[in-house]
Amino acid sequence: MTKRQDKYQLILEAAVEAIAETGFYQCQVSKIARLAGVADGTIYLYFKNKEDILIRLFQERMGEFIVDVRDQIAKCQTTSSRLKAIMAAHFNYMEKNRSYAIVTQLEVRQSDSRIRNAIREPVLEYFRVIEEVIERGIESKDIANVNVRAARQMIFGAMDEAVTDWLMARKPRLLLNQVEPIFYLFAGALRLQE
Amino acid sequence: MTKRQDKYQLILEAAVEAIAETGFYQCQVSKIARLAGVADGTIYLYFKNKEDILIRLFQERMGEFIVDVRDQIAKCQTTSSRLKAIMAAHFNYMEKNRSYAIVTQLEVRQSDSRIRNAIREPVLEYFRVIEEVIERGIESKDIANVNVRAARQMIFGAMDEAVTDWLMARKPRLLLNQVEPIFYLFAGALRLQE
Amino acid sequence: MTKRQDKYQLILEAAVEAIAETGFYQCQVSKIARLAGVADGTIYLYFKNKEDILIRLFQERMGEFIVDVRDQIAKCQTTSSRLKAIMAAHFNYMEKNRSYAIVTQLEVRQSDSRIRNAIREPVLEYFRVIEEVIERGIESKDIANVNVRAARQMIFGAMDEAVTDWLMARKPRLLLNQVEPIFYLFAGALRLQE
Amino acid sequence: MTKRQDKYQLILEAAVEAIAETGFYQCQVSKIARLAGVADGTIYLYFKNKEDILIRLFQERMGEFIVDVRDQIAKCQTTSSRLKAIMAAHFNYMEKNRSYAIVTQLEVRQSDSRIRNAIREPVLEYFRVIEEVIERGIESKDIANVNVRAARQMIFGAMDEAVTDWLMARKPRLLLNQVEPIFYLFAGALRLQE
DNA sequence: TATGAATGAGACTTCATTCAT
DNA sequence: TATGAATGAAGTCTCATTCAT
Repeated sequence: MTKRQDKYQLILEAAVEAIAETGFYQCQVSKIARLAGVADGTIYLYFKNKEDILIRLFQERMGEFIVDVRDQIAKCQTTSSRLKAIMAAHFNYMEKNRSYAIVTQLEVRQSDSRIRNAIREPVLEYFRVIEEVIERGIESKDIANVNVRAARQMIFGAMDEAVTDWLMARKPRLLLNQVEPIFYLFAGALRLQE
Repeated sequence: MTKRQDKYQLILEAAVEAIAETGFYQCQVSKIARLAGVADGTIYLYFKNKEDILIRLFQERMGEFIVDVRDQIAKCQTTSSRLKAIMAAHFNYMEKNRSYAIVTQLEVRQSDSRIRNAIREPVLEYFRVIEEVIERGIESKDIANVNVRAARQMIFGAMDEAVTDWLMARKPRLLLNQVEPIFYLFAGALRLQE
Repeated sequence: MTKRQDKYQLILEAAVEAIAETGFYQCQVSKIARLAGVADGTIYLYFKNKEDILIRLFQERMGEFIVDVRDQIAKCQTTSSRLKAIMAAHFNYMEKNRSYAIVTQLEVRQSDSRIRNAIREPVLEYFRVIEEVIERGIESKDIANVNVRAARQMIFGAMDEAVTDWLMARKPRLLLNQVEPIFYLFAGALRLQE
Repeated sequence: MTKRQDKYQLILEAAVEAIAETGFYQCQVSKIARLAGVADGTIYLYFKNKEDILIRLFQERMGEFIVDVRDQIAKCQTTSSRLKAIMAAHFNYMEKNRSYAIVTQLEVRQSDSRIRNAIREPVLEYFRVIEEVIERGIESKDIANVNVRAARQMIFGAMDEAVTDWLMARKPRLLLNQVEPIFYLFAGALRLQE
């Protein structure tokens, strides 16, 4: 049972690396198998097919990330700290899981509708987390009465773009360093009251 | 000569539609050919290979878009109007070229490094356009002394995310309606002085 | 010892069902195992390989069928009753073992030569049983001096075809009802003297 | 157009040989391609998939055989000559198309239901041809009032069995030599009046 | 230039068989 | 004996690309 879990995770980890390196469609199942140290056929004992690997990978990782974000937010008392918590969690997770970050930035937006739909749910939940923080901030008058969707688009979009920039950067750079300058922008955008 | 140009554009237009519909890797060259009303082999008289179609498509469209943005900006006197000009041009172009918008959202983030690198240059140029507006605004004290990269990430990220949201929306919705609420956020973020 | 026999038969019975349902090549060893309620590996404690299952299945069932036919024939005094005994035994066996009937109709004619050759012997023995009855009938002048091989082909062919028809029939139908009309034909064909 | 037909037939002929040699499931598509002297992929320009080859092969050949039988029968004035015409056509066709004969004996009885159903229609039509001759014979009192289905089963079954025997025979033998002895049996079975 | 039939490398996936437990 | 997870060879089919016309 635990052994089964182990091998499942092993394959998932190999998949992140392999897909990050070559992209989902470019990456052969046999490459994932090799990286995981299992036979090609073994993959199919744990996953329905190649697509299923990407979907389950995303759902699993995104799920655990959302749990983490929610945890961090729960510890905060102010809208300002909640926003920073989201940013820190987001950048932290990506920085610690660079390959996963690549997969996220690159492959989530693949157009194959089966994949996109399966992936959509956890992303929408993340959006809801962000929007909840905004709405709560508006209610408590910590922030101005901004358009919630636009604000969420800005917050997620900015973080997402920061991650992409960081991944594409030739010189290694610390993603977490971006928290402060971006937060400064968010604070102004939302007319945040300290 | 013009005829050659015509067919080249014909194929490019077919490619946008085909790729938007199924994604680059899912989309067969023969599908593009069918949509363009030419034989499969004809494609190879105008393009080196399948990858080349995507790259040239992106460079061409992004190039003409940047010319347009620069034009719009040149007509503006204030930082505020310049920002609005970017937003209007961005949303306008996407709204008028929905299929291209899809391709953009999906394929800019190619993990295939050959494609990504070829695509990068025009994107970086667009980034420079945005950053120039920000820098000019800082110099003229229209906006606060913000971190330019962070500001550009926010601006591009927010617009990009707005486009993605719009594409994913089940109910049709007007993208241009997003200009005002998002501009309100940008204004605050940059501490814009009217 | 008996337990070994039990499991051996268990697997054979599962194999008939599984093969009848999907055909030999279509049918996975694991399906037979599941139907038999044993592990995949267990099959290989009793059979050399997948082919071996089919061969042994056929030899076993055909063997017990031939013993039965010979028994029935031994009880008969006339050529006419002997022919009817063959027909009754044949139709009876098939009717009582529908799945085996399917396997027989399908797999006797395997083009895989290893399987075909292994299966051939018991079939040839059945042919000999039929031919003996014919020869004995000719000797005793019960029937005309027909070409023995042709007569056997007709007898076996007609019964075989009746079984196939019965298997393919959409409406369930009683195979044994065919004994009389077919026997009437055989009687004429062989110029049978009561 | 004619060239297309040519390659289609070429592949079909290669398929008969290949399938006859190894059986449908044993036979790789690449073997058919090699025998036809085309690339593997070419097969799929003419056939939907491997199954489709078998189905189309059978329908095509069986169709042309039935046309031939009907032609032969049309030339006959008596039931007796019609029966002989069927036998001659059947044995002749098989003798001239030994590989196809093998495929027929093997694959008509496929348990794969998609194949079986696709193949069924032309076989049923052949049955109808035989039954029509019997019915006409009964009407004209050329033959006794036999059970039509049983008679058809006997006729087809006997011929079918003769073909199988001939295919399995170690020593080459002339199939057409069987016409007379088998016809003698049919004549008796049906109480045929000259 | 234009065509589109043909190519064939290579991908995903299946499944008979093995072997450590 | 029995298990069933793991193996990996092998098969079907796809599709970017070519080339004779």
